[in-house]
Amino acid sequence: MATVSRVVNNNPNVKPQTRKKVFEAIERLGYRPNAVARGLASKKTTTVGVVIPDISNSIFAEVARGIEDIANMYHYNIILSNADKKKEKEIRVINTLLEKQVDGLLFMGGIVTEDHIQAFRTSSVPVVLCGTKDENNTMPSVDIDHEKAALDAVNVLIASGHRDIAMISGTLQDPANGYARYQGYKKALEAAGISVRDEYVRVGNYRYESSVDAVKHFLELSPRPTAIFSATDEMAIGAIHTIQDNGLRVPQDIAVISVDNIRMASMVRPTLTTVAQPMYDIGAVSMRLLTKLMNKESTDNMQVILPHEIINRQSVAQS
Amino acid sequence: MATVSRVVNNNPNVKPQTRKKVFEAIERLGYRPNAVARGLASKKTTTVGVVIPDISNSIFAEVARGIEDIANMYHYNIILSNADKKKEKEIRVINTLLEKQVDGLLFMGGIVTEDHIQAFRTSSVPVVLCGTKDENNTMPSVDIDHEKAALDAVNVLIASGHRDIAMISGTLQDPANGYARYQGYKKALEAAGISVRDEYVRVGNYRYESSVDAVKHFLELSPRPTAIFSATDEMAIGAIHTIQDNGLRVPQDIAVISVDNIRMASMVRPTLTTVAQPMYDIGAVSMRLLTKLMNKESTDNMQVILPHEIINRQSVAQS
DNA sequence: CTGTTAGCGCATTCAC
DNA sequence: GTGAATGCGCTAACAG
Repeated sequence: MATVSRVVNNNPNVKPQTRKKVFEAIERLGYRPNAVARGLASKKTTTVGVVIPDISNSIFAEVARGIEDIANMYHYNIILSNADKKKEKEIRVINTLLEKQVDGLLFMGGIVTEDHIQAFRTSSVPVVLCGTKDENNTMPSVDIDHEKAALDAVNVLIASGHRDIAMISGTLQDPANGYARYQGYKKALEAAGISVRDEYVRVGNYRYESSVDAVKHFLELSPRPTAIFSATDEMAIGAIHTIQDNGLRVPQDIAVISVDNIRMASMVRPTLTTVAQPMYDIGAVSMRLLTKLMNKESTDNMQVILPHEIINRQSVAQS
Repeated sequence: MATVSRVVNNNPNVKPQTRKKVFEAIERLGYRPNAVARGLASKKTTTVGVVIPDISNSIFAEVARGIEDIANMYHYNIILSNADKKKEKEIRVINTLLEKQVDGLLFMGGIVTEDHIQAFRTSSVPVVLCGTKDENNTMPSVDIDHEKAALDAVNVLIASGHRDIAMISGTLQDPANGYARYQGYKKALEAAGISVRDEYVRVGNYRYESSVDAVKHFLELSPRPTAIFSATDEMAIGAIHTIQDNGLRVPQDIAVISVDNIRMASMVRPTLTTVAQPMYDIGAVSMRLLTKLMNKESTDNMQVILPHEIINRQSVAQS
């Protein structure tokens, strides 16, 4: 019994002969170890919980793939739960995952409140925030610098001569995608001595459809913006099409830039100039960080900021 | 101890007073039931395993969302594992999931071989195939009729006057997306008295990039096809752009139709005419079927075929 | 190196 | 209705 356990767990204290005999018996009897019993006895489930806003959103799906690949590499499985950025559902999901005795938790979502942190604390397993972070930076997290990414994007526009630059923002309640990217936009303009005009900013919901109204609004303005910075690629693509559907050209009449670099960005015409967010890496690195935490390995850097990168394509004219 | 168990499990044989007292104690002590111990004792984990080719592929991600929503509704959690359509990895993943004592298994993948079925049989938990099926239809499954979907798509082309119809196929080794859709193409042509020409068929790998070469090949043919049927939307979008990049127009010079209806289909210009495959429903229905199987409820129909639907957009001229 | 023992935290008998 | 006892299948000391 114990010897079998040793063999199955690769414990070196077994004579090669007996090891072989055990393997044969396992084969012959079709024995399959019961991971639940093992989990109960060892207090390790080799399973991590992943709270995700929406797996059908390609951005999160890409992150999830990074998570799963690294999890798999370290022999963890992941329990995936959609929470739609609803705080109540997020808390509920966290508790369920904790009941299932996951060895660690990966949280991607919008806002990380005190209540979230409270829920995390009721358990002793490590938690890593993935593509987001908490206000006071008290928790381990992996993300990009959204503000800087937005600032860089707008600077691309400024560098190619634009001064009438509009923005399609995400909700300003969201500290990462929403507020931080808006701040980046503002700071870029201010640094260039361009005043920020309220009518040049419209709030969307990150999705394609939501940029249609924003662009229609911009087209009626005078002076009409010569460039649009969109907080997400999806809204940027919606913007490009709306501009085209109104008889104007991208980038000749209006340039468009955004942040994300989803697959679709290289599939539209014109292809979309954007600031790439390393989605896969955000997932992979946060899972890797979680494995370290679960192993109680020391880690120097608990708040990882991954680099972003400007991808020059066709929706902004090269200067 | 036993009473607490009854309360937590909603067993009616508890006096309301004691129930209340137990709940208070739970609250006060911050007691959290251990689902692993419960799983060991009850032989139920309220967890189902999901084998998926690639969660970062939007088609599968959409199916996964359907699965998770219904799973959540029935208080199941899902363990998600990518297997990249690699048979060896699929089998390995199935076994890991079974070790974790999942109550059921959802399998989406390419080919379901005897070895897969063998792996399923080593456990007694129910399995549902999701977006695929086995050759002999011996296993519960939920899918669309890929051949009919392809046939309907090609008939749209024929109905609008096309006779020189090329196809960008997926790999013919894949019985569902690949072979079945190719069969549909052939049958549609044959039914219309159009002969199938080998040089009108090119095999891609389902992805955007792979259709570029195919289209270039078609453009050099004489007679040049006036329409292209693509096995997937992604390849169709690649086709549209390649056609446009070569100075031709869609649909005026070459019409394009495909099967899937991914989000992107309505985001390209021209928007893509395609046969919609109900991704979300495939996931939802297969999860629902699995819950029935796990509860040993009787189910009339073990091989569900969901309807597909032609979505007329702009990449085929309306006749 | 290998076998024996005692839990892990629950659900599930079975008595009361 | 409620409490006490047993075991789910395994790991982790502990002897030998």
